[in-house]
Amino acid sequence: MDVRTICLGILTRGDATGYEIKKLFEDDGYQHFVEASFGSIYPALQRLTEEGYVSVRSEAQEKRPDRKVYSITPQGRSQFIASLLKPLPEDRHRSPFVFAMLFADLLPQSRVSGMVDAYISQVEQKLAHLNQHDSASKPEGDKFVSGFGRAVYVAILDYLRSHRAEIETRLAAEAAE
Amino acid sequence: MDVRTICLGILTRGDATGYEIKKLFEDDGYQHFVEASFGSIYPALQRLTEEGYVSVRSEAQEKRPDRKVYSITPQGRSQFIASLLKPLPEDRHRSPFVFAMLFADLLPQSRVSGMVDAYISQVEQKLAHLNQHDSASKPEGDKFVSGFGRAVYVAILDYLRSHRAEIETRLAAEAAE
DNA sequence: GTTTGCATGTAAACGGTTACATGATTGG
DNA sequence: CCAATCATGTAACCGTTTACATGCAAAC
Repeated sequence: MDVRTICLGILTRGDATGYEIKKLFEDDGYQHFVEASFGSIYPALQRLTEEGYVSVRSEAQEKRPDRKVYSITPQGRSQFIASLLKPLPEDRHRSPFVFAMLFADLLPQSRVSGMVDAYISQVEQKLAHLNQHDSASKPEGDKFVSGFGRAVYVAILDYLRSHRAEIETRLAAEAAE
Repeated sequence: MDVRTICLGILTRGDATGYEIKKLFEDDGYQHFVEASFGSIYPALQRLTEEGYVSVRSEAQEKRPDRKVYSITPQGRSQFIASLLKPLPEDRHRSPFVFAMLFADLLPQSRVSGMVDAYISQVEQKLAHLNQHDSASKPEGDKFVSGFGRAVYVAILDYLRSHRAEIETRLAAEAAE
């Protein structure tokens, strides 16, 4: 899912500025599955406007750049739905942590433990974040996705806590340094 | 983790050609967390050679391009380890499926069911793949990672099977088409 | 007879991030 | 006083994918 499509999706939930779209990615629990930078959001919104999938109204502000509030158009909405009707691209996960774990035997034990600790607390944080922003009032999809995230994070924590020893307990890790 | 680093990592396990490295990504259970195309592997290997992190020997073949077998050098090895010692970039997951689920209420129920079915069988396949390529003989890291993958996939399947109704049961989905 | 496997590589296109430019206001 | 929030945008760069080019051998 490219930034264009993600922007359209967010705009189906209501009007927003580029700045707000970025915030939604970070704060509202979407952040676990999508993210994007200003450098990609603003141009995407411009192109979507040119193509007629969104419309803009400028709200003048004193001592700040004008707020440009974007709304999805009917064409944008059906374009968005169409994109959900055609075959979805596959998931891609890139986990430097998991990759590193493959080579645990090349690293000092302390480094491996450090990585596992860091990863656990990262996941704990994400889980906490998910629990804070409760989606009870939001569309069914949001609840489902939020539950999905929770299930995955809990599984990861369980696994790491009960299996970390296997990768930390080793005799000699001469390799590094 | 960029393709360069991934190549180095694979070469710590033994010599390989560009072609074989690609195969390893696909077949050997690494595939769940990393992948790369020829278009990135071959140039990466060339650059690593220039920089002295790997060495090549050409094995002539009849009626085929020469096999170029790459080996990691001592410098490559310590470079690789160094890259695992510095702070790891965060994981990134992009899941078009999960994204689509956020907007289940805009889609016909049949499409949502179809997506869930497709996703479930995709995950089932990955799980089966993981179970086939058993890593019993491989380094501890491989077993750990393989267990990690299994844990995540199982959690996903459990969640989808027990919660799919929440997103499929709805009265009226006029939106689409 | 067509697909799959072996085997290497290049070039263009793509999608995205990072850094830069600008600048007032509010909260700690 | 400094950091964060609000607010938009551009340009250079980067890593990767996709498509192309080449071509035989074996399996189905």
